[in-house]
Amino acid sequence: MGQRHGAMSDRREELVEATLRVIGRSGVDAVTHRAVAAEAGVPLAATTYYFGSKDELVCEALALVIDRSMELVTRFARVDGEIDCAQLVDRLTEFAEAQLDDQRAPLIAQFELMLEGARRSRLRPLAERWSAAYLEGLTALVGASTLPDPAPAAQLLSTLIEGALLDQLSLPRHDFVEMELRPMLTRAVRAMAAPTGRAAATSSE
Amino acid sequence: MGQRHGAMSDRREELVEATLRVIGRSGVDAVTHRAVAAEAGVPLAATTYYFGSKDELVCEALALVIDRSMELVTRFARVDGEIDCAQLVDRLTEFAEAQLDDQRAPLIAQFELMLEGARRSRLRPLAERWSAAYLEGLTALVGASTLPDPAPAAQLLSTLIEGALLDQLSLPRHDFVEMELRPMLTRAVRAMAAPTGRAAATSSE
DNA sequence: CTGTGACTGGTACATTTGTCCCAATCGGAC
DNA sequence: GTCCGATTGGGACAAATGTACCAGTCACAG
Repeated sequence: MGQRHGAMSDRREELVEATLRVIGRSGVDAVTHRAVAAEAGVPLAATTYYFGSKDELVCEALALVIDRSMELVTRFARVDGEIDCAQLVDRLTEFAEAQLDDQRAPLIAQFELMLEGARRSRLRPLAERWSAAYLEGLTALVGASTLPDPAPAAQLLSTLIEGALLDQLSLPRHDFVEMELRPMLTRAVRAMAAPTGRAAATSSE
Repeated sequence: MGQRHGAMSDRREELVEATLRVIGRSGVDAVTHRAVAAEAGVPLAATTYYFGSKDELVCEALALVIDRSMELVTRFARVDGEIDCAQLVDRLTEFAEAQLDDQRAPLIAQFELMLEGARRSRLRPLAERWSAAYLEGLTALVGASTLPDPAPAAQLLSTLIEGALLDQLSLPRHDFVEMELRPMLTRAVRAMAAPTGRAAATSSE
């Protein structure tokens, strides 16, 4: 027997991958049954055979993207012992770099997902899960460093990396990592490492 | 005579505004001649009369958005004399808050523009102009403060605000401004106000 | 007045889209 | 071998879409 298209199928996977490629190249609105089928090299009907609707296909593709992203976060959040600030900067830089290298498709898909999450309730849980995992991973990483107050520091660094990735995606620069990303992370980490005196503490906390 | 749809026309403007509303509510791919015409309350043909193509309409709407955004930046970058760190934080918070309040449409449109700029050469110059103005405005604002090294600080703060706005757009929280944004900006500014590695700073200039 | 040109509004049409249908094929159970 | 369900591949169809067309209106110049 076959496998009632429940989980694994070469064609199913291939279609999801093709969808991701289309999203990366031309955006979510360029995702059509025909475009995906052509990209995957399968007949048109395969898209409706394996997926009940276009929505299902897009959702599954985005789910795959965030799965991979979460896996990446987990991988970079794993450290041996304690690390110093320089090592933290290295780690963060590598982490951001890895997201850029992969090809831009997954990253573009992530941001498109965030924007879609702003309105489509169907994708909202996905966006939430990803955001939480992202922050959690970074918190763990920062927690392994010598920085005080890992939680707010992780949130700041997470937001910073997010913004930087979006910038680089939008207006790519060849020397972005070494000339912008690393200095910015260095600055942020080093500044936060300095004991700024608890007298003028923020109102929160 | 009329005005050869060159610059001003009630209907033209109304169509652009309607396009913005559609983008904010349902995304750029939801922009169709019919949707825009219905939103504006004008017959379908008006869209093709005033705009050569759908692309032209979308581009003009995005251009309007970034024009307003640049105006906002300029407004917030204008300060009287020198300001201290607390005032800088206030100013930055207000700036970010203003972008969120406006309705979400312009902000969504901005981010969609950035993603589109990642591939469509037609919109690239627009994205570049906006990015440059954004950074320039923040640099001026930071320059009016007591922070050392205004340029890199402005870049960091710009990236941080961008990421924070995207976060809040994607996963809105009711107490975002006071519970997340302000503490994060406070932290970033205070940390950067500290001397990079030397002894206690004379934070006046 | 008459005309002329911008503007309006309704509609038509070809293309693209999502989705559905059906005949052919393949691989294993009997 | 036969049979049966999963899969394939090609086409068909209605709806939505971008765009073009055209008859009518209105303001103003002559």
